[in-house]
Amino acid sequence: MALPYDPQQIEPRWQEYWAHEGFAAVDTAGEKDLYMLMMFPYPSGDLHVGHGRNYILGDCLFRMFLMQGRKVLNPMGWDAFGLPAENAAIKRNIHPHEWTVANIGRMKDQFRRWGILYDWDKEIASCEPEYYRWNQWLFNRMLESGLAYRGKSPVNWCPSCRTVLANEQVVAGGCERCGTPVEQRDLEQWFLRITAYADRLLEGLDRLPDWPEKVKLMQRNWIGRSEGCDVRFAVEAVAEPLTVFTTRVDTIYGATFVALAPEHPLVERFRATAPDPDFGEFVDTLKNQTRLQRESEGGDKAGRFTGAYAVNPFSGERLPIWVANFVLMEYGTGAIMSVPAHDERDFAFATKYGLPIRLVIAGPGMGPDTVLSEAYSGPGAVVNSGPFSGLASEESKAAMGAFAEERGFGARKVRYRLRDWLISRQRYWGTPIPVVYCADDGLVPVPDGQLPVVLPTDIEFGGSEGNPLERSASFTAATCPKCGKPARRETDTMDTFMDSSWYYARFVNPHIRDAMIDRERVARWMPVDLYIGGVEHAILHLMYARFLYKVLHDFGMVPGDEPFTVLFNQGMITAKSKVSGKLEKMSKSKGNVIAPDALISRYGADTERVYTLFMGPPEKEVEWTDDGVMGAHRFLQRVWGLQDIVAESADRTGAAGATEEILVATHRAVKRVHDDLARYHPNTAIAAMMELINTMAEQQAAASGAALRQAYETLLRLLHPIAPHVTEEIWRILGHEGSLLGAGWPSFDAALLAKQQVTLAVQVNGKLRATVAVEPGLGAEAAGAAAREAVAKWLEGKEVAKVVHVPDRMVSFVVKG
RNA sequence: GCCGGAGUGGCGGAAUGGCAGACGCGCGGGACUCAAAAUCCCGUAUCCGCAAGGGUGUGAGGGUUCGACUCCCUCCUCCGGCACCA
Repeated sequence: MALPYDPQQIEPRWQEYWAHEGFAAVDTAGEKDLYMLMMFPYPSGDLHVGHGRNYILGDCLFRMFLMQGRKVLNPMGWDAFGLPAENAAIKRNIHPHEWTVANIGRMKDQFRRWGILYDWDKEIASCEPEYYRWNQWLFNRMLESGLAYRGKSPVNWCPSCRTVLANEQVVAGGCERCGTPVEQRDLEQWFLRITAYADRLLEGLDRLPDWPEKVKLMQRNWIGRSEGCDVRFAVEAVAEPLTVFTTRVDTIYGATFVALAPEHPLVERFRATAPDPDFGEFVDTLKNQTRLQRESEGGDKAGRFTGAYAVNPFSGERLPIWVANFVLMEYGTGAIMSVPAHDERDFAFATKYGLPIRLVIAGPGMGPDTVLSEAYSGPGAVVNSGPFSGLASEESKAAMGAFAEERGFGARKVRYRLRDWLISRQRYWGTPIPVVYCADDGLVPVPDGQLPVVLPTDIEFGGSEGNPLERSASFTAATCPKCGKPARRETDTMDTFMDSSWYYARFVNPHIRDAMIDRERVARWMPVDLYIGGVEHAILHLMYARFLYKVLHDFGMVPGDEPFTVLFNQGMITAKSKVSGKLEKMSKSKGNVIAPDALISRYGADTERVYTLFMGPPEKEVEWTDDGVMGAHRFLQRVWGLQDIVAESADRTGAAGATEEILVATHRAVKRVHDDLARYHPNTAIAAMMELINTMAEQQAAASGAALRQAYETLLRLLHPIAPHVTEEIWRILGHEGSLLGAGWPSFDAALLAKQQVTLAVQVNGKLRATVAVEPGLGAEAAGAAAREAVAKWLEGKEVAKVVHVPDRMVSFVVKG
C-alpha cells in the first residue's frame, strides 16, 4: 500500500527542487522560441484565490510548453509605483519603498507555494531607479520629438487622491481608484500626444486577430473616430467666425440654431448683452458643476439665448446662438449647429424652448412637409435644401463637404473622442518628471547624462496637504543644466501606467545598464506571443502599451509596432459578498476573500490548482465554492491511489478486451488534453483525465499490468501542468529519475483512434430512433443498410424519400406516408 | 439610450449544424463499519409506464434545414462597456 497522500510533506520539497534546478531560466542571448507573459501585478501584499486564477493558468501553459521541449521566456516583475504604498506611508509611517519591498517578498512566497515557476533572474520592480531612469530617458526622447508637452487645459482632479487623472482613469465621473467625484480644474500639466497615434492605434487592431473582439471593440469605441466637417459661421457684430463640427453636413439646411458650450470663449462676449437677466449666473453654474453633477441631470436640456446671431453659410439664414448644457467644450470645437429634426438632443432642446424644427432629410414614407414627433436620424432623400434637394443624404454629405471647401467656409475633418494622455501626478511614489525650471532659460530637460532623477528619501509623509516632493528642499533645489544657476525642479511624477507600458520589452534583458532595452535581443524576442491578464485593463494599460510600443518603433528601437500577438483575458473569481449578499469580485471590504493559505495547508496547492482550472472556462466569471474544492481533492486522491493498482497488476498479462480499452482510453485522453489546453480550456482537459481514471478503475482487475502502467505514466505527464507536485512525487515513486518537466509531452496514435468502432445515430424524420455500432469509414450504402435494420419498425409501410448519411456520425431517413 | 456578451438539470458546466446534459458538485440508495468519517458501487432532466418503450425539453415566439443549444428574425432577462462625442 502506498503512503497516504500528504501534500504538506510533498509540496515544499518539489518547490525547492524546481527552483534549484532552474527550469524556468532562459538565456535570451539565444534564439527566440516563445515569449509568454502575465500582466505584472501591483505588489499589494496578499494574494487571494481570485488572483491565483491568472497565475495558475499561466503556469499550467508554461509547464506544458516546457514539456513539449519549447524554450520559453516567462518572467515576472512588479508594477511597484502607486498610491497604496504612499497611503500606507501616511497611515503607518513606513517608507513606501520599505512597504513595497516587504509586499514583494510576501507575493513571491505566495507564488512559490502555488508551485508557480518564473525566471526570477529577470525580475524587475518599476520603483527602482535602474528601471525608472528609462522612463525619464524615454520622456526626454518624447520631449525632443514633440510627443511630450506641457499644456494648460481643464483636467480631472481627484480631491481624495489629491492628484490629477487621465481621462481613462475617470469612471462614471469618479476616480478610478477611490470613486470620489472628480473636479475640473484648469491646470498646466504634462501630456503625451497619444492622439497623434489615434489612426494607427485603430488600424493596428485590425492586425490582431488573436485578441478578444470585445477588447478591440472597447478600444475602438474609446478612440471614437468620426468623420465629419468643420463649418465656419459668421457671427453678427463679431469679427472672427464661429467654427462648428458636424458629422451631418447633409442636414445643415435644417439647422435652426447654434449652440455653444458654457466654456466656449465667445460666451463671455455676450455675458453683458444677453437678454435673460440670469444669463451670467446660468453660465457660471454650469461651469462650476463637476462632470458627475452634469451627468446626473439625466439628459435634461437647459440653455439660454445669447442675443446674438450666426449666419448659415449655405443658406445665408440668421440663426440664434444659444448656450446649452449638453454641448461639451472637450469635444470638437465646443460649438454645434443644431438640427432638431434630425438629432435627438437638438429635438429635445428645440421642443423645450420653442425653436423651429425643419425637416431636411425625408426617410422612408416621409415627404418635405412631414411633421415629426421625434428626431429622424436615419438616411433619406435631401429636401428643403436649396440646390442640394433631391440628392440622397450620403451623396449630399460629400457634395456639401466639397462645396464648403470650394467656397472656403469649411473643411472635411476627422475627430476623435480620445484625448492626449495626461501623465502628471502630484504624488511622491512615481517616476520624477526630469525637468527643471530656470528663471532665465525656462523649462529645461535634465540631460540624459544626469539621469536618473532619483526620488529623495528625506520625506515627511502625512500631515500636510499636497505633494511631499514640494516640501523636500534637497529635491526641489536644482541647478539649471544650461546656465548653471539655481533652478526649481519639477515635482510632478509620472502616471504609473507609464511604467507598465514598456516593461515587457525590458524583460528580454532586464539588467542592462547602458540602454533602456537591448535592441538586438528585443528584435528577436518581441513581440510577446501570449499575454494573459484581466479584462479590466482592456483600455487603460493595453492602449497605453500599444501607444508607447509604436513610439518605440518609430524611434527604431523595436521590431514591429504591436507588442502582444495573442491576448487572453481571464475572468474574475467571485464569491458572495458579506456586505451586499450578491456575487462580487473578491475584496477585503466585501468580506468575501478566500485566502489560499488555509486551503493549501488543508488540501495542498495542487488541489487549489485543479479546482481553479476545473471551475469553468478561464475567460468566464465563476463563483468559488468550497464543495468544488473537495471534488478536486478527491480527484487527486484517486490519482494517488492508482499507485496500488499499478503495483498489484504489474505481472498480470490481462484480458485482451480490457487491455485494448485502457490503451484506447489513454490515447483518447492524450488527444483531448492536448486539444483542450491548446485552446486554453483546462476545464475540459481535466474532465478528459477524470474519464481516463474512471476507465482505469473499471478495468483495473482485467487489463494487463503493462497497459495500466502505461496509462498511469501518461496520465502523470498530462496532469503535471495542472497538479505539478503530486505528479512529480508519484513519478519518482514509480522509479523515474529527474523531473516530469523533462519527461516529454505524450503523443497519441491517430490511427488507433480512427479504427475504433463508431456509433451512428439513426434518425427518422429528424427524430432519433436508434443507434448502431459500426466499423469506422463505412460507405453510405453499408451504413444505410445497418441503419435501416435498426429502425425497421419506424419505416414499415412507409416510403423512404431521402437518406442522409454523415460518415461515422449518423444516418437520417426522410419518409412519407 | 447606444454597443457588446450570455441565458442548458438542484448547482458549476460539456457538446466542428448530426445521440443535449460529458466531467464534477449535490442528492437518493447500497457495500464496508459496533457506529461514524473516509472510501467504493448503483441511480439521478422531466412526464407516462412494472418494464420494454414512448412523449416533452437548451429564456419566449417565429423561420431556414432531412436535422438547430449551435444559423436568421422579433422579444424578454441578466452581466459588461460607453454614455449628451454633435
